Amino acid sequence: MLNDRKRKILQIIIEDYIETAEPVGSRTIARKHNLGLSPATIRNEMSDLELLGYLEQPHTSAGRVPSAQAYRLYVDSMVDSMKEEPGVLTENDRALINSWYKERIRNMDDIFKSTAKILSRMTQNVSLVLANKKSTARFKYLKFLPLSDTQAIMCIVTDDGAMDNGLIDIPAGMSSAEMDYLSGKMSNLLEGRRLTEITGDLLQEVYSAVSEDEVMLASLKKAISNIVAKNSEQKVFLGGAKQLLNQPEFQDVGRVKNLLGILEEEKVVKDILNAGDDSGLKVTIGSENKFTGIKDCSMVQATYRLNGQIVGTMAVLGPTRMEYRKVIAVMNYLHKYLETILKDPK
Amino acid sequence: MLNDRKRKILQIIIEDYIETAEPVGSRTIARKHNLGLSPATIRNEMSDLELLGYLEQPHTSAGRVPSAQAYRLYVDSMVDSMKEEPGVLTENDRALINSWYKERIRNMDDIFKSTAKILSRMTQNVSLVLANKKSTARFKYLKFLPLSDTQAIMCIVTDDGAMDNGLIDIPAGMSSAEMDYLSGKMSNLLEGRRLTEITGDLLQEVYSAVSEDEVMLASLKKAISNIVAKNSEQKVFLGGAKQLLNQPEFQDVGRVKNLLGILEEEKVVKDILNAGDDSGLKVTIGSENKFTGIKDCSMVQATYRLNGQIVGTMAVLGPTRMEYRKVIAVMNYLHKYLETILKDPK
DNA sequence: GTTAGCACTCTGCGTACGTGAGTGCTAACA
DNA sequence: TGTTAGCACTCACGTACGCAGAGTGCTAAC
Repeated sequence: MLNDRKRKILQIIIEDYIETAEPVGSRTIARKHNLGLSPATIRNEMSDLELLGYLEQPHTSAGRVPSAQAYRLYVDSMVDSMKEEPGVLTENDRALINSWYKERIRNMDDIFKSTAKILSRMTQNVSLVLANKKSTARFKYLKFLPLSDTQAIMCIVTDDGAMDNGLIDIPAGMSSAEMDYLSGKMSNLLEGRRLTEITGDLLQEVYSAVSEDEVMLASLKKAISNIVAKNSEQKVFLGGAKQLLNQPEFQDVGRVKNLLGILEEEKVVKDILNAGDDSGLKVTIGSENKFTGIKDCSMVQATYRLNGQIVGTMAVLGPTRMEYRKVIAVMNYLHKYLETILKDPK
Repeated sequence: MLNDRKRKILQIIIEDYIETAEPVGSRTIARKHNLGLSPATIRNEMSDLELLGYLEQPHTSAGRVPSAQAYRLYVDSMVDSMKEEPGVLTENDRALINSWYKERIRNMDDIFKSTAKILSRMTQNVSLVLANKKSTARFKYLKFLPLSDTQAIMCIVTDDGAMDNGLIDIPAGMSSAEMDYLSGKMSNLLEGRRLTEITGDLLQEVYSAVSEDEVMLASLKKAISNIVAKNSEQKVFLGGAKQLLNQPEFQDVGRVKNLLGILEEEKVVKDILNAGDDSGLKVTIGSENKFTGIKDCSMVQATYRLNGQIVGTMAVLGPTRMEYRKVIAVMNYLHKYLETILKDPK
């Protein structure tokens, strides 16, 4: 549809605009790039490109600015070309990322925190990281650890090697042996179930088979539903709201306020991140976005998985004038890095 | 030092300025408040107040603005008068707070999250909440829960009824009975110790008394130090960065960036919050602040305790032109509320 | 198809100027 | 002696104007 020259000129405009945030004029192009074309010729081409919907003019006698359609074309062809020759991260950048990750990862949360931080630092934009909790884990066994005469800790171990616990009330004076008997029986009956299946009803059934104490049953129910709720919850990590303010499009306080408002609503952020399908990398440009507050932004998003399971999503959110190349490169790199770490979290 | 009339005028200026964010002129005062004084008289008084250091003029022929010294006087006398007649929260406000807290508190973190949210919403400023982890808990016993042939979960129960766990490596084929024996022995030897005391050396000693497996010892050491680290860590919750942008003094993007930068550095925030002594409510005005980035801000801060122990700190950070009365009232209320909740978290 | 030339448009910036709010000072008044 | 009216003065702010610079579209020539 576009001949090579138009393509080339469009690319120059996009990249120049991404760099300077100023409308690009024909003179500038002629001067900066040695195309062997005069400004007038370039002007004609630009006029065509505008007609075709790839460029926009803020006002007569200003340079031109890429439209969402232009970014779309740009990103698509870039993603294509990246399939052969993926990242373009400098050695320096990689080293930086590696060292940031090394900093402190004591637990999962730290990994996600670091990811959010790195993502925003490297791209100069806001980063969002969503961590899915594994709700697919299966019950392995449970155990009671005595605490006092009337209280104990219930531990649930799942087949993925994780455990969780909650406080429960026990009948006064229950012996340690009794507890072990109880937990053993219950474990047998519940083994292999998904955590989410262990609702009040099932638990009641299982429990009734071994005991009749109502108080303990009630507190067991509560503790388990707490654990299930906690484990099926998604967690959001944000990074680099500050970076936004470095972008010229966010010099307007109103716009910042708008975006910050969205980012502070955890629920909205989750919705946004969950909306991405699971097909690897996804770039959403401007009004392609379904969420009202970010229709003037672009988002690059990727899901990461572990053994085929989606474990979470990470995204970079910024002005449509975004350094797509860099963002995508960083994302690709982090993506691989993360999947490696997640496979073997030490 | 100040006669009643000066006091009165100063108070009017402060409150007017807090409300409007505009320098206050003598005419305005005469018009708005029925003092029975002409603008000229008020002018003379204001001139005196400026000489005394309570007022400042952005430029000749502008109204006057309260100095930090003025806020200090204002806040001090307000805090004094509040001792007799504490809160001035409307019924509405209280209901709002209560309902927000009811929303969802499944665990401690939710409580702090809610607190941060409420604090910022009610005061239109940034809120900071610091949660101390109890590092004073004492070891009660530990237990191993088998997981696979070579791994187990180590559970540590402390005397405050909490528990924590970590993954450890065990010698292949270790029986459940052996594990119980081991954990029982170790529990006996460690009982009553503070968690922080259980360093590598002590652990080595205790462990050597019961077994010789080096692999297990190493992974035990690691797991325990992880737990100690996690439990002695302070956690920060922020709220309402967005609110800042509503304040006229933060229409300047540079200033916002500055403050956001500080808030994003978790370590700095912790330092700031930890710097407050533990004497209940504390108001720091402008340059009284020791941290460079917030010298043009004010902070109202309160520590909350449980059984005499400091459990955390909450604070509201905003421009020196802050609604101190409201902020302090909200803080007082939350303070009580929190201590009640913490005493009986259900 | 490409280019030089030219008239035109729009923004941004500096200057000038009037207005309004506020001050300080002085002199008169109670 | 404290209070007030009056007045000249100052400063920020908004509006208007002119000018330079960047960019465009169009036309005519190469």
